[in-house]
Amino acid sequence: MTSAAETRRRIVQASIRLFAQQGVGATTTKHIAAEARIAEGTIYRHFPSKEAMADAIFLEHYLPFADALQARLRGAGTAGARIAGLVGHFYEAFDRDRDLFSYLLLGPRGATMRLPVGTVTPVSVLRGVIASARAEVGGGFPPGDDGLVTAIVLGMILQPAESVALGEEKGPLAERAPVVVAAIGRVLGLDAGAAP
Amino acid sequence: MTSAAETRRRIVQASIRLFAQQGVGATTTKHIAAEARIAEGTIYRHFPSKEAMADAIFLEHYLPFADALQARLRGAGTAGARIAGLVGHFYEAFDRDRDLFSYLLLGPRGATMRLPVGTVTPVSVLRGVIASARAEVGGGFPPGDDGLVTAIVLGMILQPAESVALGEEKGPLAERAPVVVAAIGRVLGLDAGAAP
DNA sequence: CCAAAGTGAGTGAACACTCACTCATCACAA
DNA sequence: TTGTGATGAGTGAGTGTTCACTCACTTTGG
Repeated sequence: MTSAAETRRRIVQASIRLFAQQGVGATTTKHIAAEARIAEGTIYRHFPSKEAMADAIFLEHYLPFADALQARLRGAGTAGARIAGLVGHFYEAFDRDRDLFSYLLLGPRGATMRLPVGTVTPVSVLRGVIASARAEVGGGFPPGDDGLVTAIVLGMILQPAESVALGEEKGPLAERAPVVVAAIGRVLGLDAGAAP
Repeated sequence: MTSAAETRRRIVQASIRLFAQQGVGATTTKHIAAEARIAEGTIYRHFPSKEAMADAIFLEHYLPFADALQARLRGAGTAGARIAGLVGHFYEAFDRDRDLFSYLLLGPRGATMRLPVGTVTPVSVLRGVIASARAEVGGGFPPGDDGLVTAIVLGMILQPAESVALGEEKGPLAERAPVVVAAIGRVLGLDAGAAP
């Protein structure tokens, strides 16, 4: 009934919840063990250390998330469709598992962790979408480098998620996606030629 | 040469830097003492505990920041002017002291700390600006509640700061303010009647 | 039957915090 | 001026606690 893989899954799930809610540093191995209903020593049958576990859990979810995001955007022909697909992917992930989303995208690990250059991440996918939008629309695109515009749009997407995560707004977040997508469209000037 | 007030100032300054860069939990009293060049015990002549110190330092700077922000916006007649003043205030504060800005606005304390209802905070000021913009412009304002729009605009302001703080973008941030202000203007529809 | 998985008391290190002490500065009387 | 006692700031070794991690041992599944 309880296989090794199942035990590992329990540890990962408990860790994600605790890491998301109180941070890796403030989460104790004793607390993880209690939450996962295993002995403290069992953690070390599956991970060499707490920090290594935090890194492994992050990478096991962050990279597949970026890949799935990239795959979803392949069929989108216009910049508007890509933005809508991207926001939808983010917010569906949030609604599916808030703790995982918080740990991957709202916590400090994504910003801090060193990844090989060229690695596909959610942020690098967004950067590509922004660049393609700049190529697609002409003068409607805001001035300045793509890095700044990427940061602005990223903030537009993540801050509402943070707001819901903190309980200031009510979920599900996917319901809010159209408003966010429309706002991003205005920033990028996607509807410049469509207005009367 | 070294008064009690000066010692306290040194402790506060060292703590802000360390709290901003590694978080309160990961910062040790030993490290603070070394950075401030005082003995570890001296910390407790000025603060009852590390957590109380983190709270006190936060409040001593967060509330005055919100008050100064509010004062600055009093002279601004239009929603556009208020947005420009707000972003300018944020970004000048960032350029003046990155660590303090990170601790106050990018760290988890502002989101977590319980303040009396009705307290003026940077976020509550922004919410007021958003509400006044909704009243000023008509149908150009994005649909949905003010809470969501506030979160979107807050993200537009803070994420570029985070990006510079992480070294992904180069400072000073104030130079980027016009692009951010223009983008917020587009989201809120402030220039709806001004376009040709 | 045995290797892998699980256990939990045990361990050294690191932590926030304490306390007995020193020292500099003050007021003020001799 | 000089002696004296009071006061508050600063010190750093010491304290109890908690932490991540280990290990001798037991249990389990193929």
